[in-house]
Amino acid sequence: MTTSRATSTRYQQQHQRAIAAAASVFAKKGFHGATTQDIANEMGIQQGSLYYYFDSKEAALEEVCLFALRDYLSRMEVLATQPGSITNKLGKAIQSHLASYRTHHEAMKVHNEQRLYLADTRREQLKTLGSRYRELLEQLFSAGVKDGSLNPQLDCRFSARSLIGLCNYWGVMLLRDTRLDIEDIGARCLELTLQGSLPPG
Amino acid sequence: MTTSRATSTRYQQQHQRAIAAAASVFAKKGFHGATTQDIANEMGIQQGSLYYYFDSKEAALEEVCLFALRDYLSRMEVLATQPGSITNKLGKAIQSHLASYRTHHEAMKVHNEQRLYLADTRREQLKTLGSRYRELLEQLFSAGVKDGSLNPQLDCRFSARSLIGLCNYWGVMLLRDTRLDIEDIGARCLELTLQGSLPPG
Amino acid sequence: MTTSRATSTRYQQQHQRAIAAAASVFAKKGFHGATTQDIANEMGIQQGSLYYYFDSKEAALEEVCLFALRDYLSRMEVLATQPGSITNKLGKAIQSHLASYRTHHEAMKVHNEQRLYLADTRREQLKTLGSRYRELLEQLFSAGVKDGSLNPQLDCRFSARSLIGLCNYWGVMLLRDTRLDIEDIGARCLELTLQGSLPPG
Amino acid sequence: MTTSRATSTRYQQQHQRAIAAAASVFAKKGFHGATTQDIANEMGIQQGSLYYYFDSKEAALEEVCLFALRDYLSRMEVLATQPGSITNKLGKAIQSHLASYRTHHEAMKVHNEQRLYLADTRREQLKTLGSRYRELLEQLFSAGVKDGSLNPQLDCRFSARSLIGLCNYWGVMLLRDTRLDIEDIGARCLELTLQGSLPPG
DNA sequence: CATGAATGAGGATTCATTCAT
DNA sequence: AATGAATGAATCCTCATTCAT
Repeated sequence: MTTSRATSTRYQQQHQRAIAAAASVFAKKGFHGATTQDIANEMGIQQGSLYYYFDSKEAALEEVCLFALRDYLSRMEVLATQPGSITNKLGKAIQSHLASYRTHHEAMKVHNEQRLYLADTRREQLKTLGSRYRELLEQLFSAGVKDGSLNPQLDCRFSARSLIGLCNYWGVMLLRDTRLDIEDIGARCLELTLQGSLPPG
Repeated sequence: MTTSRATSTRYQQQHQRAIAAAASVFAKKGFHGATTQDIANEMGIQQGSLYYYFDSKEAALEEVCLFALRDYLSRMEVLATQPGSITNKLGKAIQSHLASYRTHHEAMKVHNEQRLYLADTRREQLKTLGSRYRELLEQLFSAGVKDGSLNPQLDCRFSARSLIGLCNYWGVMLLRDTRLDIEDIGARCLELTLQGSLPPG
Repeated sequence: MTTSRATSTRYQQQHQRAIAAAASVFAKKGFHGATTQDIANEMGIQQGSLYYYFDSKEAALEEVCLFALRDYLSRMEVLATQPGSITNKLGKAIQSHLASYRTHHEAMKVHNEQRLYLADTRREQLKTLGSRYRELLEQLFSAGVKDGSLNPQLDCRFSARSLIGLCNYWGVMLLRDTRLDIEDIGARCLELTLQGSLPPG
Repeated sequence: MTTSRATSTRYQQQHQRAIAAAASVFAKKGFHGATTQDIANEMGIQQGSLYYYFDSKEAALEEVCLFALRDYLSRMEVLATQPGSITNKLGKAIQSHLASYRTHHEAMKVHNEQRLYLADTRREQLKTLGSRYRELLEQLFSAGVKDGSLNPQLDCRFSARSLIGLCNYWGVMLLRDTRLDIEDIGARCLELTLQGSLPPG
C-alpha cells in the first residue's frame, strides 16, 4: 500500500505540474499557438511523456480551465454564505477574483480567452461552473438591493457581468505587469463599482 | 492609367473583402486556429490567391487589427474636439466603442484577443494607436475632474482603462448574442461608470 | 477550357499513379506496416503532397480496394452475359481472376488481405461489389447444374467460394513468383475444379 | 529446485497465455496494427510486464507462428505414417488442417497472413516447417497416383498447394463465422478435391 | 513477477507558402 | 488576377521498449 500510495502521489504531483505548465504555456501563446513540446519543455520532460498525464492537448486545456474555475468558484461559495455587509462581501469577491490570477498561475486567463476552442462536449462542465459563479455574484447584488445598501434601480444581472468583465480586464493586467498591486487594484474596482465617477453627494 | 486605376479599385475592393474575411475567421477561430484556407473559403477564392492580397498570414492579422483601430480611434479624435459636456462625450465614446464591434465585423475582437501574437515590429503602430486611444479617454476623465463634473478623487488612468475593459467585455457579448441592444448596453455602461451601484443621494 | 481539361487530366493521372503506388506498397508491407512516406517515395513526390490526392491513408486503402474490385467485377459481368458453354465460361472467369493480379498491380492482393482494416462505413461499397461477384460466380455453377454440364449434387455456393479461395491463393503466388505462367495455372485450376483428382472414368 | 520448477510451471502457463493473447490480437488487427498494449489487455497484465514473456513484439509473432505450425505439422507426420487408403488420409489431413483454425485460437491465420512481416532470420524455421508440410501433402498425392487411386496425370505439387489454399480459405471462414461446421466443410473440400464439379461417370 | 513511469523515435496529418501558368 | 499543384517543415499523437523498484 505504501508503494501504491507513493506512486499515486507521484503521479498526482506530476499531473498537477503538467496542468500548471499547460496553463503557463497556453496563457502565453494561446491554445493553438502553443505546442505540446512547449508544455513538455516547461515541465522538463519529453514531449511523448506528456501523454502519460494528458489524453490530448485539448484535454489539457479542459483540465486547465476546470482547475481555474473550481477553486475560484469554491471561494465564492464560501464567501456567499458568510455573514457581513454586502459591500464588504463585494470587496472580498473582487479580491478573490483578482487573486486567482496570481495564485493559479495563468489558468484563469486561459479559461477566459481559450475555453471557446474546446469542443462543446468538453465545455459543459465549464459552463455549469461559470453560470454558477455569475449567479452567486448576481445574488450578492440582489441582496444588496433588497437590504437597501445598493441602488434599487440596479440591473443586477448587468452589474454582475460588468464586474466580471472589469475583474477579468484587471486580472490580465496583473499578470502582464507584476508591479501592479492586487489590493490596490481591488480597492479601486470596488470603489468604481459602488460609487462610479460622479462627485460624491 | 485608367486601366491601372480600375484595376486598383477592383484590387482595393477585394483587399477590403480579404480583411473582412480574415477578421471574421480570426474572430471565430483565433489567429493560430484559423487557416489561410478558412479565409479563402470565406472570400470564395482559392487558398493560393489569398497571397495576392496578403504577404502572409501574420500580415493579414496586422491589417485586421489596424483596420479595427484606425476608425475606432479617428471617431474618438473627432469626439474629443467637439463641444459638449463631459458626461455626454463619455456616453458617445462608449456608444462608438461598442458600435465598432458590430460595424467592423469582428475586427475589434480580433485586435483585443489576438494582437499579442504579432511580432513586436508589427505591433508598434498598433501600440501607438492604442495608447493614443487610452490617452484621449483619460483626458476626457481629466477634463471632467477639472470642470467639476467628475469626482476630484478620481484616478483618471484607472478609470479610462476600466471603461475600456468594460466596453470590450460587452462588445464581445454583443458579437456573441445578436439580440443584445447596443444602445441599451451603452446606456447602462455609462450609468455604471458615472453612478456606480450605491443608492443615489 | 483547354487549361482546365489539361489540369484535370494531370490531376487524374497523378491520382491513378497514387493509387498504383499505394497498392504496391500496401501489398508489400500491409496497410499498417506501410507508411505514407513509402507511398510518396514510390510515386516520387513529397509525403505531404500525397494528401493532395488522398484524404487519408485509410482513404487510399479504400480507393485501392475499389480500383481492384471494379474492373474485376465488370469483366465478370460481361462474361456472364456472353454465350458459350459453362465450362468455357468458368475457364474464362478463372483466367480473368488470375489476370487481375498481374494487370492491376497488387490491388487485388491488397483487397483480399487488407480490406478488413477499413472502417465499416468505408467497406460497404466493397461488400456490395464482392457479394455481386460471388453471386455471379455462383450463378455460373447453378447454370451448369441446370443444363447438365455440372454435377447435380453440387453445392454451388460452396463451389463458387472455393474457386475464389483457390484463385486468390494462386493469384498471390503469381505475384510472388513472376516465373509462374498465368495460362498454365489457370488451366490447372479449371481442371482441378472440374475433374478433381480421381482417375477419369 | 522445487521453487524453480514451480516458478517455471507458472511461467510456462503465463507464457502460453501470452502466445494465445498475441495470436488473438494479431489475428484481429494484424501484426502492425496490433499494439503491445492490446496484447497486455487481452492477458490482463500491464504493458511492461509483457516483456517478461516476449523479447519483442516480433518475437511474439514468431512464437505464435511456430506454435501454429508445430502441432499442425506433427499431426501431419503422424498421419503420413499410418496405414489407410490415400483418400482416407487426405480426408483426415483436411480435417486436421481445418481443425487447427479452431483449436489453436487464431494462430494459423496469423501464420498465413502475418509471417511475411518477420525478418528473414526469424522465418527460417517456419520455412522449414512449412516446406515439410507441403512435402508431406505432396507425397500423399504422389502415393495416390502410384497406387492408382488418383489420376495418373495429376500434378501433385500443384494439387498439394491448391489443397492448402483451399483449406486456408475455409479455415479463415471458420474463424469468421462460428456457425460453420468443420466436419461439413471438410467433407466438401475432400469431395471437391477428389471429384471436381463434373457429373459422375 | 510485475508494475508504473518515462522515453524517443516514428508516423499521419496539416498548413503557410511558393510558383508556373 | 487567379489558380492548381506541390512543398517541407511543423505538430499531435502513438508505441515498442527500458528500467528502477
